[in-house]
Amino acid sequence: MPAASETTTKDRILDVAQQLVQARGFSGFSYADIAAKVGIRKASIHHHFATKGVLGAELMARYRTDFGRALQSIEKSGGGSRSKLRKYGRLFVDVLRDGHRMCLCGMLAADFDALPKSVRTEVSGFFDDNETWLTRVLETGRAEGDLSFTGPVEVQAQVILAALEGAMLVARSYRNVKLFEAVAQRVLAGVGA
Amino acid sequence: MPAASETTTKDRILDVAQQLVQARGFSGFSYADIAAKVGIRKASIHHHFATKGVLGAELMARYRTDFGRALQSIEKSGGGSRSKLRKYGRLFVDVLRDGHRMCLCGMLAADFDALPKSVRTEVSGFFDDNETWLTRVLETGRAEGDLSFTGPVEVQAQVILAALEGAMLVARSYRNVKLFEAVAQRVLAGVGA
DNA sequence: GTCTATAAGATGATAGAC
DNA sequence: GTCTATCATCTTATAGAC
Repeated sequence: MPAASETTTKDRILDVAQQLVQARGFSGFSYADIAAKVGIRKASIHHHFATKGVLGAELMARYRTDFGRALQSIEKSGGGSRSKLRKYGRLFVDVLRDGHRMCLCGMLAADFDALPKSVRTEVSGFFDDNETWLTRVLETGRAEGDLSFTGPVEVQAQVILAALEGAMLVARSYRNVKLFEAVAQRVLAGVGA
Repeated sequence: MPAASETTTKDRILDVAQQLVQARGFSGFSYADIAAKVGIRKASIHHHFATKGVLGAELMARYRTDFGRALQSIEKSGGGSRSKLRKYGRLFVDVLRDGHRMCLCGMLAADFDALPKSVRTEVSGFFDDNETWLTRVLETGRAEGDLSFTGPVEVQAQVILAALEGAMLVARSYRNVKLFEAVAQRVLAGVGA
């Protein structure tokens, strides 16, 4: 098990592939693109990821793991439910700020019909993870009086997730991070955060 | 000028191309795909649309026109601001219901970095159209006491647009129209509709 | 306006040497 | 683990006959 700071070729491939997917979609990049940016040959990428489907699935799996860790970190950071939701929102802005990229999962959700089945599973799984986490935070927040909203918690969670993904989509086409921030702030204000 | 019911080859190409983009993204389909579905040869498509960029731009231009007409129709249909917003939401559900397609513009917004400039312009233009229309409805609705919400009207308009686009994205990956409907209803309820 | 034929390059993927 | 070489296929696009 390599140290966290160590960067293997496999990781560098995933890093480059992820940026390409987030910018151009699953059908919008090729092994040649990755090879050029990493500084290796196409065949070497196939050594690490036999097919594009495998690459996509491992990409999403890593993203889910990383995102899960980020959510855990928010959990442990203390602070109330409002603070947690605001930190959750920051997870999305950070991606948008760094090169106007789309959320990896949001991008692959758009490409859903063009994805291998193994990648599709990871995409729905990511959304599940987010809805589960948001539902828990919203539930706790309401119980403790920190948050207030009407209707089922699950729907509120879906509203927040959908609004953030959609705001990334729209803001990206304007290259306007402020638009995202305004939408995120307004949506979170809607539950009292 | 052909009658509305008449279907030219050019229109049939656009129809098929639109469905393909909405399902697989701009990089996820080819002239060969269109040719097979329309029942003509690739060269014939190039006769009508010299390049894929031209096809994309004309596709979005038609979509904007059609959508604009739909918004005008809502305008003329009478009813209050609440009713108008609900009809606006129905525009999106209908697309999702018909083959779990993504909004053409939302899909192209995801593909933004892979688009020719002429298509990009149309994408931002579509979002402009929507925000302008929503802003007007929200403003009128608030003035007449039909709707109520806090903060700038433009931000509310962006929230609604973002939430609907994002809800399509998420719902599509679950093949779950009800998820979209729940989110749409909740978001519109947030402004009193 | 549609066709056949063809081009030039990209694409995902494999075989086998080092 | 990375490379060269190669493959079959697909991609966008053009030329020119009908």
